[in-house]
Amino acid sequence: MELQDPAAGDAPSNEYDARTIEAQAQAYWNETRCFEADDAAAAANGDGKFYCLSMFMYPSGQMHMGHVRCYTLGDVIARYNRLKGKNVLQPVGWDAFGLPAENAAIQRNVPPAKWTYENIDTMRAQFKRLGFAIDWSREFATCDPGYYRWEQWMFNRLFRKGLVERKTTVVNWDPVDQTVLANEQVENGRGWRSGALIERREMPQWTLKITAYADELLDELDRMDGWPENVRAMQRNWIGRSHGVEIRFDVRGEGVAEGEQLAVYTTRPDTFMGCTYVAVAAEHPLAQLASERDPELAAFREACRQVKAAEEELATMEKLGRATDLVAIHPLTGAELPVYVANFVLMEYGSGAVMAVPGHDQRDWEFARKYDLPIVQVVAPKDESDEACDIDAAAYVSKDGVLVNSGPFDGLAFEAGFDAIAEALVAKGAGERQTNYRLRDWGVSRQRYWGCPIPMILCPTCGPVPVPDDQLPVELPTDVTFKGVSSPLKGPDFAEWRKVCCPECGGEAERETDTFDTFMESSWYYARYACADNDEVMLDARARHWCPVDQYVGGIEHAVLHLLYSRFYHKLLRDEGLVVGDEPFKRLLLLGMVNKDGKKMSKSAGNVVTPDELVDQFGADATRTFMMFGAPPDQTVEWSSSGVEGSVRFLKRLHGQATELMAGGAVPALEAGTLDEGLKTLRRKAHATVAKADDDFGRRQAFNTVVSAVMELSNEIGRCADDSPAGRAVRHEALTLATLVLSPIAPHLCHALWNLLGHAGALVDARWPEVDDSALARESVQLVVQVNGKVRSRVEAPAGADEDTVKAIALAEANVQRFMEGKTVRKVIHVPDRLLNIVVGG
RNA sequence: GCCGGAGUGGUGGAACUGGUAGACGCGCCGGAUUCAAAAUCCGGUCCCCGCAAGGGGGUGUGGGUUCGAUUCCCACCUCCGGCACCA
Repeated sequence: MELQDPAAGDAPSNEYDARTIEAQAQAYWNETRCFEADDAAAAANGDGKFYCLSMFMYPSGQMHMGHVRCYTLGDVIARYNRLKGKNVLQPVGWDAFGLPAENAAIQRNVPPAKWTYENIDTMRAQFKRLGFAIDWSREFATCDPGYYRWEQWMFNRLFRKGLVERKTTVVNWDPVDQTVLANEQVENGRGWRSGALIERREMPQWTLKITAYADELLDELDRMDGWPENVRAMQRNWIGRSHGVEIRFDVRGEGVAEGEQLAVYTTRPDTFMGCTYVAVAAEHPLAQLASERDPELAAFREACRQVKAAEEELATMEKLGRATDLVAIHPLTGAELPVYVANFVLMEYGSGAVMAVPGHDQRDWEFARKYDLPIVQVVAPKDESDEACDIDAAAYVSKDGVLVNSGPFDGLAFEAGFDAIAEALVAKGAGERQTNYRLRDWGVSRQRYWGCPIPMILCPTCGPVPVPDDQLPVELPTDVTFKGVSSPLKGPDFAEWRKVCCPECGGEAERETDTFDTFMESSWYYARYACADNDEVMLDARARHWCPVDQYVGGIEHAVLHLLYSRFYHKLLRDEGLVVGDEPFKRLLLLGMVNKDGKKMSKSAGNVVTPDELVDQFGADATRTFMMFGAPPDQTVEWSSSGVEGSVRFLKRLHGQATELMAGGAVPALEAGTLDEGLKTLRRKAHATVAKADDDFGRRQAFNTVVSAVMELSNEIGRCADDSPAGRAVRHEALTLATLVLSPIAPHLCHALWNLLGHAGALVDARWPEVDDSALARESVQLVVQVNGKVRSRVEAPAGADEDTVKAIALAEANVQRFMEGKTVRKVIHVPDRLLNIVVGG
């Protein structure tokens, strides 16, 4: 199916011609700049503002259907809110730093900056064809120095506040992309971009103390009712707060200093009396100490260190350990417990050591079996009938039992046991209650070129020193040539660039050559749109007026990455007084994928449909309409070309109905009081459609049912053949309402229909229609009559009729009588205007 | 293993607060129009019995609550997504 090309054929001028209609509407929007948001109004009336944002795009060079879906959803919400009289801001920009630009540079010898800006131009052109209501005056790319300078400025403030640290830690190293990745960027042990198996390496890197905000980030989630539950659950999971006890053991053995202690973290202090050994990580200082006199242990530690395996493999790897000649003293019993070095203990979590209770932890149990360590049962099922507990077969991990073999703690249940043992440890000075998190500080150093330079100077005498604010931005040199995968900034061409004087001591120092993780840019871009033109400050009062984003739209893949970092960064900005409010995104809509032939659209699957070809073939409105109609926003939508053709047919029919009506000349005024039943029905449908669509757009965000509601209305209009003045007036009203309701979804056609129907001004300046309640009212309604819950008849009754009236009508029905024959009425349930259920028995 | 979500015609989905299951679209079948086709328009389309009126069954499975359950509760199955050596 092809739209007719007006240049190629002699299409009648009153046919629906998407190409012309869309070009005209877009020209109008561009010329009037009607989507440029009003800062002054946002400042004057905070309640009237509506900030609608779709996650910005990476300029890969090609827009894909995911972008179309995301931006169409955002645009529908933005346009609906404009109709509702809100002062709407909907900007776009480009998430422009990142690896693909470097890969292009390496493979094709194009400088990353040039590649990026050219891609932005290509994509902007594709993007504009879809007719989004965007304020283009605020557009920026994150690789603009005018943008990233503020990121550098903020970083330095955070450094001075102590929220930035340079730490040498075990990091995720991507051997293909030659860079460190954050935990959030490792998927199944592989780099999220390269797919390469991640190695563990020790490296100095810059980190942001997101853990300092862990509690706030977690607790706030409970109050964020504009966010989908699954995303909140994922973030809770990711932060992973647990409550437990830190227990300190005295340690004895050769070379152990007097008073030296070994700390472990446990969430099961209730089982502490069953602890039969302790295990430390290979990197733990005690492991180091013991290995100095034990070559085999030293070899074991070395083997652990050499493991470059992915975390996924670590989880399934054989649990190995080695005994040391050290002992730990159980603080409550005084027992001497052996200290093991074990490959499964993580130095990064807790204190890098664990107490082992093989009776009640499966991993400890397996380890104890393997190395022939004692297994003691300290928890027993509450009563015999409970689930079997055979400590010789497996650990008993249930928290439902009671303590046994635990001296003074015998008989206590989980919580009481937890508290009693925690208190006993505190009283002895051998422990404290502690909260732990799975969340780690955010490592932001990347060893790549195409990113925001980290504004730091490494001085051999003063250590790391921030580049003074008046020397910002540290501009990323763009005239570069790549020699291999490594950043040119680290190569000989930039030896001079790297050499600087230390701002503190004046001595010779080196610039940091790492760049920021690109999630740094995307963590605050939403706020910058409010004042993108300000080159004096990072954020001005306008950011306080426009933020938070009222509606954020994007992909589920960012559920923990971008959406957690932004929440964190927003709190950092808040604490600097740059924004107000605790959260950046009030309401969040995460969309499902776009599939074709049951598979995700991708180059490798060979099923890619490009937005350009769709707009050429079907028009922007039909593309947008099908995108909204195919499935609810959060579900996967199956792209179907016959489905889009259905949308074309629908738009064509609506256009035809309006054209035909207006061809009949001037439409008389509507006299609502004097309509016959048929016209009343059409009017009722029209106003019911407005009411339903209002709820669907605003509260439910069910845009698929908005489309079907307007389709139903159009079908109803088609059924009305009344060409009398009253008939034409009612159809005119119905078409006007259909146009308004559909306009957020198919804005070009509706722009044209608005004027075609004779309305003055432009549709973008129109307001959402008022529902005429009298149009919804009806004299009689159809009710369902059930006998014993089964539908036996449908009857007509006056609207609002009481039970007796409806009952009288229902009992007159032959089929109702048939099923009541010889039985007594036990009960009658009457749902006014809907249903009557007669319950009979006997 | 833990957490979150979903199972409805040939198909995408609708049924929002427990009240006519299958709206709307796609596909398919039949008809009109056409020399013919495309496009368009009209009618039909959950399954079974019946000429019909009507009846019976039906929302992953099994139970429960209720006058009434796709909707609420319990158990289970399947699928999707996330997390997972986290002590």
